[in-house]
Amino acid sequence: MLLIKSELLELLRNAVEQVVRENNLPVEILDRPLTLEVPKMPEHGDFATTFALAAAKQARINPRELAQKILDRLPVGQGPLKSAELAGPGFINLRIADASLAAGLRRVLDAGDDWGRGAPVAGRINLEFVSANPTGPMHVGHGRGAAVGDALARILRFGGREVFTEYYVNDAGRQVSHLAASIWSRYIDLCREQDDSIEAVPFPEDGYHGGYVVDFARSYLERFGLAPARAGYDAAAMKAFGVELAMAEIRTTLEQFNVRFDVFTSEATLHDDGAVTRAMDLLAGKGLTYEQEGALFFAATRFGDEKDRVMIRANGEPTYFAADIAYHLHKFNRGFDQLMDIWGADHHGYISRVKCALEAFGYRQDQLEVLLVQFVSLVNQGEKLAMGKRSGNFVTLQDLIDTVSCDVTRWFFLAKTHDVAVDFDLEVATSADPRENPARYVQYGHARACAIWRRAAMWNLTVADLSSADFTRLAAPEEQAIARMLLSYPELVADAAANCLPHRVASYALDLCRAFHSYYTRFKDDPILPRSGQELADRAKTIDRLGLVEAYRTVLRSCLSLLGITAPEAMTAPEEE
RNA sequence: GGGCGUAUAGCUCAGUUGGAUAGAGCGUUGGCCUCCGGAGCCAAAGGCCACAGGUUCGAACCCUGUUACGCCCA
Repeated sequence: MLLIKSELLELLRNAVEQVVRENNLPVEILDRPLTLEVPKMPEHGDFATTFALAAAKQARINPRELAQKILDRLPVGQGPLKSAELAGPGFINLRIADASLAAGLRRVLDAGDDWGRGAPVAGRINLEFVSANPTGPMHVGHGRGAAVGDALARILRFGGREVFTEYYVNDAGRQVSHLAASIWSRYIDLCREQDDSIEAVPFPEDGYHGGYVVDFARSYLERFGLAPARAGYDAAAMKAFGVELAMAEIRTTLEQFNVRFDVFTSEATLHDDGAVTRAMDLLAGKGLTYEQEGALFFAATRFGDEKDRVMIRANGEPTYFAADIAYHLHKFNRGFDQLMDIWGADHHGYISRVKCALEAFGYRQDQLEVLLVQFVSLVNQGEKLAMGKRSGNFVTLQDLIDTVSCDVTRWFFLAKTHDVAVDFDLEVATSADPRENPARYVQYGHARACAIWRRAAMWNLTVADLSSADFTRLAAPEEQAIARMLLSYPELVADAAANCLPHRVASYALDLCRAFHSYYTRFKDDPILPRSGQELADRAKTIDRLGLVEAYRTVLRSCLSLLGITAPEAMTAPEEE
């Protein structure tokens, strides 16, 4: 469609230029953007332009008259343009030639899995997401960030951009200290079951109450025995142990969630390498820091932030903020032109201070783009499940994957805009029935296309036979509608990538499946393949239609792959009531 | 009190960057299987696009207020 669209735009531009010249219209009209859109209603053609409406005032001609002049200069009936007509207050509706549609389908088949892939775009993007604290299992909110980030990385790459994905491990701050102290207390409890001469350690006030902490303590006991309990608390060693176990669990879950990172960066390493100190020195060298009441501040207000920000507390402890800006500087130093972060919506207040710091370092604020992902609540039988991490009462991402499956979980996180809060309905998600569960419906769309191919083998038809397809026999409106959707796929990908909106791909996939299922069912009296045992009535037509099925299957598979969801060749039947 | 986000059918949500008569799914009602797995499809009903102004040929979309909800900061 991209090619056809640009051809049409070229014809339009020529026509407009002629009209301007012949009627002595202001040349500024040529500076106006000339765009084509797809009308909502098929009667309005394949494409429409509102150029005449927009330019009428400048031209001092009423819109319909201007549109008519442009129409008169369009080469209707030649090349890709089948027809053009004036409509409403000044729309120009265009219809593309059947031959263009046919040529488009041929291009889809030739391109295969590369259909929709964008041309390489210069610049390296660093995409950081999840970055859940290594203090326990990931919860469902992290899962949404993981799904959105991973899908976005896939979409950006497919759209032609170079993307590097990164997980920032907060292994240096207070939170891991609290985790370590919590494990220690639980560990001592376990030791005292064997040796009650060991002195009890009270559970820390800010400790983590989750059951996994006891599991961690048990692992510690198994690995080191009672010796550490008698030697006394070694905070550094316990922190390292806790982070190791937590991250091992997180990595396993991410793997099962089909989420891949190019690198995990440790906050502690940034401190140890001196990167944090260097970043603060850099700001100090520019005169952008000052001391007050024993704390070191960054003068963020000079760059538009609402207040200055503490980098080192009065007790000498650096803040998360200090490490965060050092980390973002570190990313630029590694050669990235554009940084993208995906954060939970509760961190929005953090955006401006980080951007201000980057500007202080000499970068533009828009070189960091932050996507905020809204919250997820789980709903079961109409009731919301309460969650709180400290209380230990929360559903983990791992639980969700285990009960709902990776595919369905990803679908539910990706089918909605990232900036809208989502109610995750467990009843719908656990259903294997495509009629109830949209994720399964889309997967079934792919399985059905595969089923058609399996059946085609009965007439010795294979994908190889598609070389003779010329698509001239796809006359039904339903077939042409599907073809047009398939041809617009590259634009959809470009749009989703440019606007960082993975859910566009999900919406598109759902629409495409609906169009196909509808076509399939409506044509049961004139099926793609005849009944078992019967001869092919019209081999060429069957091959054209199989070509459409194959193009559909290719695009749908591509969508699912961008979403990180498997494209099954067959479904397991849901149990009938 | 300040900031960010959201508000569209009974429910859950789309809406291609400002276009023509507002779009799906679920639910409701009524239909369609000697089928290519009906694991699907068709049709009907259902709307003051939160409210009030503004911008212009034209607004669910942009601007200014107001209200409600969620979340951050104080």
